[in-house]
Amino acid sequence: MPTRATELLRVVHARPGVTRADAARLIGVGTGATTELVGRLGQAELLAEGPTAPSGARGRPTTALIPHPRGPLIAAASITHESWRVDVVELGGSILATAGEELAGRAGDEVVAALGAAVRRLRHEYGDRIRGIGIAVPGTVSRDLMLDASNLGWHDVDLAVAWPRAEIFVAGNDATLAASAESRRGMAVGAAVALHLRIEAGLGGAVVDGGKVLIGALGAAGEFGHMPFGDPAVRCPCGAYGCWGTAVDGSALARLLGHEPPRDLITYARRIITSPEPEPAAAAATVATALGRGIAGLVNGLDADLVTLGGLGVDLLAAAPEQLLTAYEAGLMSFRRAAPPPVVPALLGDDGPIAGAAEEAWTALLTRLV
Amino acid sequence: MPTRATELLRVVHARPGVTRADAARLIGVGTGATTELVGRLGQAELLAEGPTAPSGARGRPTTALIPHPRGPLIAAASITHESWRVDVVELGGSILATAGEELAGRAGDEVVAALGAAVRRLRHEYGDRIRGIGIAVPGTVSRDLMLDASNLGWHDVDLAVAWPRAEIFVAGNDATLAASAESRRGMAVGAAVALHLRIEAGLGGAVVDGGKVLIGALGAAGEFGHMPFGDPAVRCPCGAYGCWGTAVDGSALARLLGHEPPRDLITYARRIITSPEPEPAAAAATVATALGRGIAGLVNGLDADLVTLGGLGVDLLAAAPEQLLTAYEAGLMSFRRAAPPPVVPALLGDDGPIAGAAEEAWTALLTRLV
DNA sequence: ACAATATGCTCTTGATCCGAGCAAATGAAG
DNA sequence: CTTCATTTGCTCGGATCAAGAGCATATTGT
Repeated sequence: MPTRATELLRVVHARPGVTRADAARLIGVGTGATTELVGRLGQAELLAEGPTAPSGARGRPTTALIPHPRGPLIAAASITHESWRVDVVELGGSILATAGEELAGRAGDEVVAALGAAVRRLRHEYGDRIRGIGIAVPGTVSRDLMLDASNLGWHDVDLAVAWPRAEIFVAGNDATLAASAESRRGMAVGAAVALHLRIEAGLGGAVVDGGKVLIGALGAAGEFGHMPFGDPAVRCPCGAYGCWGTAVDGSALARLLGHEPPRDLITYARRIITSPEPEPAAAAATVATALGRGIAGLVNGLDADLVTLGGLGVDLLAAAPEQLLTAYEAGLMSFRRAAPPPVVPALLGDDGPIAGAAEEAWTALLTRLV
Repeated sequence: MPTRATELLRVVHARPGVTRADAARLIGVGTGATTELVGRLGQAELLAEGPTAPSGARGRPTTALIPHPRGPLIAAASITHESWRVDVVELGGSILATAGEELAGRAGDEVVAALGAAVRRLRHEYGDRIRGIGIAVPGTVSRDLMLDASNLGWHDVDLAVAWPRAEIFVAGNDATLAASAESRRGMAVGAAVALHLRIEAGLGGAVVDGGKVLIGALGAAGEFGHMPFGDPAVRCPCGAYGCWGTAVDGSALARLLGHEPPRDLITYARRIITSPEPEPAAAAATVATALGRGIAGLVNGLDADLVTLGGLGVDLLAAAPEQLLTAYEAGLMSFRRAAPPPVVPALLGDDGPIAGAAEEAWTALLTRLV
């Protein structure tokens, strides 16, 4: 078991503003130990106590546990296909400051350098309070923090430049981190096994089991787009045939409509999916069916109890809910059909990846604060 | 963090006979704390010290930590499609006694009753040393310990009868438990993410992430046979279409060869797979290809670094290794092809499920022994 | 016999946490 | 306004656990 102090910090992070008495009950300590704990964490400038709204019940009023005004902070960053952003996040997930700009077609190294400059400015402003950084990227990150984002044409981009020798440096795929955020502050709070799927240029996702994101042996788990749920005759850029991704992303829509694959697959796909014309709508319906069928297969195999959709998945669900859900239920094992795990849009939307970066970095930091 | 005593017991369970000095280094305590720990656990009749083979190196010789001769035990049971068995297992995994017999076509309730009688006899012999039971079954187990094994025609069989009101009662699917055993005492020791696949009457398996088996929201994870990697025209008994299981189990062989589906699919399939005739061999090769392709999809999605095969998967790998591995590598994402995660037979073979039952029950027990 | 090396034991110190008893702050009832 | 019930917070004594220093023990090598 982690120490009580860490447990208390985790509770306050998960539920900022929790009352002191509630927190004590949640971690199962008496009032004596609570006094000692809160005092110690207050001395360490980690927690502070604030007023509570009157509860109306009898009894001595309690206080709310909130982040200390001089407490530690985390820098959370996100790079998408069109912009980058850095937030300064305190215990509990509130954002104190933010910076960012459009990519404007710049190379990966330049973007990371610009992001690093923003981090330096924020560190100058907040000093040593900023203890680490988490970064969400639209690609894969190796153990030594080299980024590959084939969609952006970036290869071997050194993320460490954003904050060299940071004590805490967490980087991950945007879909993976969005899944993490969704499981802690989104729709998947309380789900035993949550599956998050995110369609952007490709199809990615992650499984969260008991609050822990499955990261894979190489940090490359969640590449569900490369499971062979699709047409075995279609070759995927990854080299394999029949990849699910080729049946649900923008390239599938272009193929169905006889279009040339456009440069910006995401914008193109969103336009097609939301188009009122019958031909694009039919293509979107076909793709929604392929998505539903694959989701069912994943739910069968992984026994998820909730599926959240991000990116274009949200648009597909909105545009062709019937086709998607019919294919989904038809693909479930019969014993699951009585109560199919819900398939819903992710609550955090486009903020999922950066929120997940903040969560993972905070999780890493919380194990070090005593 | 668990208490040091629990950590020490876990180390000794994972590596029985580990030297006292090595164990201390593994859990990171000094010699002083070790003296106190080993003394306390010896007093509690959990650990004993034995002689070590001379190391040849200088220095004061150390002792080996072994299970106490009057220490706690676990009953581990397994029900297969043809027999049942109970073992008495001590800390570290050694088997002290065993009992079992053929099913001989008996009903589920009778089999569980016979198993329960064997457990009672063993408890009479070993007394309160036997602290709990783990059972591996060829089917699904609900939270209230009701077993469904459609292959045996068993439904709503009450497993609790095997040991009513046992303090520790762990039951699970044979493939899931075999995966657990394989990750702790088999080929998958040290694997970050191990995928175990087991073909018997159907195709099941499990993922072990960092030593923890993914159990799913309903305890039904690992039903990879119902992911739609197969022919979308083939209907699965589960109600969906294109299930992978229908492309790799005995029914696939029967369909390819134009046979009536036989009653005992496992024996039938093993005969076909090992047949020297060209027609059965071609069918086996087709099935091996479908197996390899699906494994690649799972490795892509889950980022496993090792795949172990059990049941008929071992026979398929032996009969058509080239077809299986070619399809496997062709289905991998290109960046994985430089070093494809190995696909190997499980080390524990048919003992995997019962060994896994012992492991899971011991894991549950270790958290209670202080 | 003596040095070098590795390991085990004792004792002190400190951190953490629990629980009993008492104090404080509120709402409800008169 | 007073008193009681209720809930929460604080102080203090005691128990448990673990780290580390210093010394003791058991072996190999010279």
